[in-house]
Amino acid sequence: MTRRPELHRPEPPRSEPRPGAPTLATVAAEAGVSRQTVSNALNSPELLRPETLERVQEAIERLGYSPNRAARNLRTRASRLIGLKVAPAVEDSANALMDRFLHSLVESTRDAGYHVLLFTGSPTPQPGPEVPVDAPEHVEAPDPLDGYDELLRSAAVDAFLVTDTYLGNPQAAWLEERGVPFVAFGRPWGDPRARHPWVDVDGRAGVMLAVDHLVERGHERIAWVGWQKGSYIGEDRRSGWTDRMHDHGLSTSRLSARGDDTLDFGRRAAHALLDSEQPTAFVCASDTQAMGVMRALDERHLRPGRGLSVVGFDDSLAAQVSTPGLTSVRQPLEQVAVEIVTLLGDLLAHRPIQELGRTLTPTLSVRSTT
Amino acid sequence: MTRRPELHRPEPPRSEPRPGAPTLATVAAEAGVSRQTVSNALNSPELLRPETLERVQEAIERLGYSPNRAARNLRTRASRLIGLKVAPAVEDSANALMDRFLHSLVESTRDAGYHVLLFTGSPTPQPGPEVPVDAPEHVEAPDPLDGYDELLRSAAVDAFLVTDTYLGNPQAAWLEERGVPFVAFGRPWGDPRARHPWVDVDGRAGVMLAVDHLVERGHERIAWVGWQKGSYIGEDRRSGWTDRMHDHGLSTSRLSARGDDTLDFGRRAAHALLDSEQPTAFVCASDTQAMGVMRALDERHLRPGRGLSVVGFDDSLAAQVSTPGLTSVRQPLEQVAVEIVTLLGDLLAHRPIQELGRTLTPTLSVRSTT
DNA sequence: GGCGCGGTCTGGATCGTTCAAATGATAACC
DNA sequence: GGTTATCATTTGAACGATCCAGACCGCGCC
Repeated sequence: MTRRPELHRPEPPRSEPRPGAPTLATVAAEAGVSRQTVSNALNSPELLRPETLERVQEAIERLGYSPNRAARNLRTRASRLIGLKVAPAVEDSANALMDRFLHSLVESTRDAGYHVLLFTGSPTPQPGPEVPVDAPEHVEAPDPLDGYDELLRSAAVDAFLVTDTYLGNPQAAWLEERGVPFVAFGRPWGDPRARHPWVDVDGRAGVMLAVDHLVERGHERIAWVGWQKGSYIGEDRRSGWTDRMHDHGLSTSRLSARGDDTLDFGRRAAHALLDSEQPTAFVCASDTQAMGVMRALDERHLRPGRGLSVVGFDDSLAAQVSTPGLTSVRQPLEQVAVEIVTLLGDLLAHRPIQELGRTLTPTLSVRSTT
Repeated sequence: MTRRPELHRPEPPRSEPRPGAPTLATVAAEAGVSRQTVSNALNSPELLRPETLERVQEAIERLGYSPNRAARNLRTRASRLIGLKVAPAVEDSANALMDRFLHSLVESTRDAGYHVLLFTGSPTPQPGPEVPVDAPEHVEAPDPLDGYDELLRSAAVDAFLVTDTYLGNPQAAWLEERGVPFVAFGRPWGDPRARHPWVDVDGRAGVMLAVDHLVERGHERIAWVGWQKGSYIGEDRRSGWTDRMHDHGLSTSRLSARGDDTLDFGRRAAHALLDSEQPTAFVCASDTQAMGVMRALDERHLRPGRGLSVVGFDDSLAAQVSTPGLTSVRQPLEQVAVEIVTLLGDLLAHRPIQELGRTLTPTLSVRSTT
């Protein structure tokens, strides 16, 4: 706009290295200030005189400058990356939470100036020439902590998001022990001493919603199809069923089935329950099991709906598109992501965290099966 | 196990800066060599004398050293990160490819010494103090290229993986124009001049599999339920139907319906086709539409199976767990991921790429609906 | 006039790694 | 024996950002 054609480099004074992305020094020269001033313009603009700031910003825009991440990371000892371990995709299950959660998470992290780095366990051969170092320990059972250590020591990420905290998560304790910053999606179930931040969804309350919904529709013999004992999450969800049933003065006796989180178990459990106890409704610990119940009903030529109801858990895509549509407990994953990123921000800025854990309440997506 | 208690650092020789992760220099001192030698031990071990190498490796292990990523990135001008833009999760559709693909991708990249960085479009406020710079251009329509530029200029990623190449993908052309290294999942449909590497799945062949399968079971009136004209992918898949039908000497006349990729369109299309043309089988461009067809059948109290068949596309979890199980065309996503990473590797190593595009053949997951 | 002061801005050092070139040691050759 | 080649290792200088200490400026006050 306003001309300042003083230095238009009619010829390169020193042979510039190809197109070479602009650096702080380039911008500084262009704006006629020092490197540090450009740096301040980006990181602490309130330190600059307005007119200087404008001049620098113009130069930045003109050159299309973005600060080099590696250099910044090196100097500040922060990568602005959050590590997330992706678990193997499970087939033949409805459990596709990841999609929905991931997008929310990436959005939330972006707003906080972070990015998500995905990694996975199993042998991580050092990048570099393939020297098959005969490392016997790599042959052992898959270590749930695998991958975390390396990323942390190399300062590749600032913090982790730990999602698979079921089963008394060993890695939470391990990470905490090492002072690794991380937030867990899932309560530190078995560990009252845990001092790390976490976000979780109140599965118990979700199941209670389901029970209330069914009672409203006149059901009294409401069965539970859930996971084996030993799963904290499973027991938590189940407690929503038992407690709420009792609240309503209903019996839970002989109405509970526990087994694997598979379609087939749901199917067999439904058959068994129908044979012996004639329940009129099923509440399940997962959509996968619920789909199994649906299959059993189908095999008996029974139609889920008002008279015979099924409720799942997770509001998976399968629940949404199957026929009939499956009523299901929906986790507020978008909100979970926001909370997690908030906690991560506090953690990394060393801000004090008031409440270590936050529990969010799910909702019920009502469809044709109830 | 074997004891090596020689240096138990009884007191810090020089005031060490807190725990302070070990650096090259630390390891060098420990092993009694120079920094560069340690670096070589990691990156070009063949340069070292075996005994020196072993000594250095021991020191590395003893100190638990991992090279600092930021420093390495800065020096080598490479981040060993692949950028992947995540699209908004779509609800009420069966399209949950991402889960399965993502895991394979992360595994493949790990084996190649890379990681996946997720990002998303929309306003990316500069990380740093919240100065609400009134940037009017941020208010405009969502730019599909948004995010790429910034990550590239800041050298945050080495290359991109572009997945949403349907609809004549503008960003592929844009990235190519700027010389950005990237690989596309999806052919450069409308652009014969495209010179970037890509991997794709032969949807046409997949649909042909479906048609063959149905013809084998005695079907002759096989209908198509697909997407609107204008979608390259949609037309490609549809061509598998028309061509294969004709190969079998079957008519396609009036047996085709096109519309949105929604459950409801599939449902309405099925009703309309059943009213007028009495098809005995449906081949669909997606599982979402197929689930719609299933719903229509259910509404007419028709049962999919041998006599009346439905085939979907994507082999989503919904197809797997719904009742009855939906026969569906399955994309070899694991293989896609491997090919993509191979291409990315070649690209980044500036190795010549023989064939720019690779097309993989899907399979058919047969279930109860056929 | 000298001093202190807060607000701006600058120059040098630094983060931890790899690159390029130099060094020392050892063997090979005529 | 001296020159050359080869190997193993070291040394110094980058990469591009931020941190730190200090310089400069104009101003008000004693």
